[in-house]
Amino acid sequence: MIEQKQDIEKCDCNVIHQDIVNQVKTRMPPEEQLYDLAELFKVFGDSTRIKILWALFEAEMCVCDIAFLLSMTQSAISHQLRVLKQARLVKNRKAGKVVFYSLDDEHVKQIFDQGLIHINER
Amino acid sequence: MIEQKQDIEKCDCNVIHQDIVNQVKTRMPPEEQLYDLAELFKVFGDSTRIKILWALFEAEMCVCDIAFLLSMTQSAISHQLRVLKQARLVKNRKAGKVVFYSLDDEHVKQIFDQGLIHINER
DNA sequence: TGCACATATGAATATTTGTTCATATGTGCA
DNA sequence: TGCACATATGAACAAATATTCATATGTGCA
Repeated sequence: MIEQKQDIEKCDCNVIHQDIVNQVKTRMPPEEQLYDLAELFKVFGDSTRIKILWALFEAEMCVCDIAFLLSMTQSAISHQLRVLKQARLVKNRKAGKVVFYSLDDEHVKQIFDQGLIHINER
Repeated sequence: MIEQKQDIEKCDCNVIHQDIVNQVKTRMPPEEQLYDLAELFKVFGDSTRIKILWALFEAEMCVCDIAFLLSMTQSAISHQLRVLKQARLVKNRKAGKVVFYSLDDEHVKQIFDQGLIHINER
């Protein structure tokens, strides 16, 4: 068998437990999936967006309402709604001039609740 | 009753549905809690940290092992482990020169699984 | 048709943040 | 004691990102 000594560019230290590393490596999900997961949480990682989502737990709202509720600019809210929509977390419905936004995913609340459990521990 | 016209600095538009806004406002969790929630998700919002956490689902590992597994610098991993530790997501155990890191929260896996459900939909 | 209003969007700016590099700390061992 | 190795840390830099400002788009209504 050919020696498995890979030439690593980045890791500037010796591998201590090759067996564990190999075992873990086989169990890791594909790179792309972990990347997507990080991208999803990145969307949750902003308090403005968290507030918007939480508001939408309660009721469908238009951009203006959300801006007023959060004391923020209509433009800022609009930008963030775009991010949320791209992540398929909210959807919208047009009614004349007004655009109503609502949740597009039932898991969000569960994810938030799990997060709160962590925060409120201890 | 005194007119409830608040002078708003930020919201540069009219409130369309005052009643809904008021109702939602009463249901919103305290500002601080939503902020903390965003901070937690911010920690999850980086693929390096996601990978580290996922690796630790499988086994306790030392810094060097993780760096090798992810083909990254020991320093980069160490910095990220600090972030994870501050968020109380990992804990560590010293064994001589080596420092072993492991998960410090059982909810993380559930949060990740919920996230994957969202990603894999459609 | 033209005005008022709701929303979207692009550029610019300021802030945050991940990685690198250099180096410090701390432990085991010869 | 002194060297080798594992880890931590601080400063610097580059990249990502949230908000603002100006303006565009689109709809209803007088």
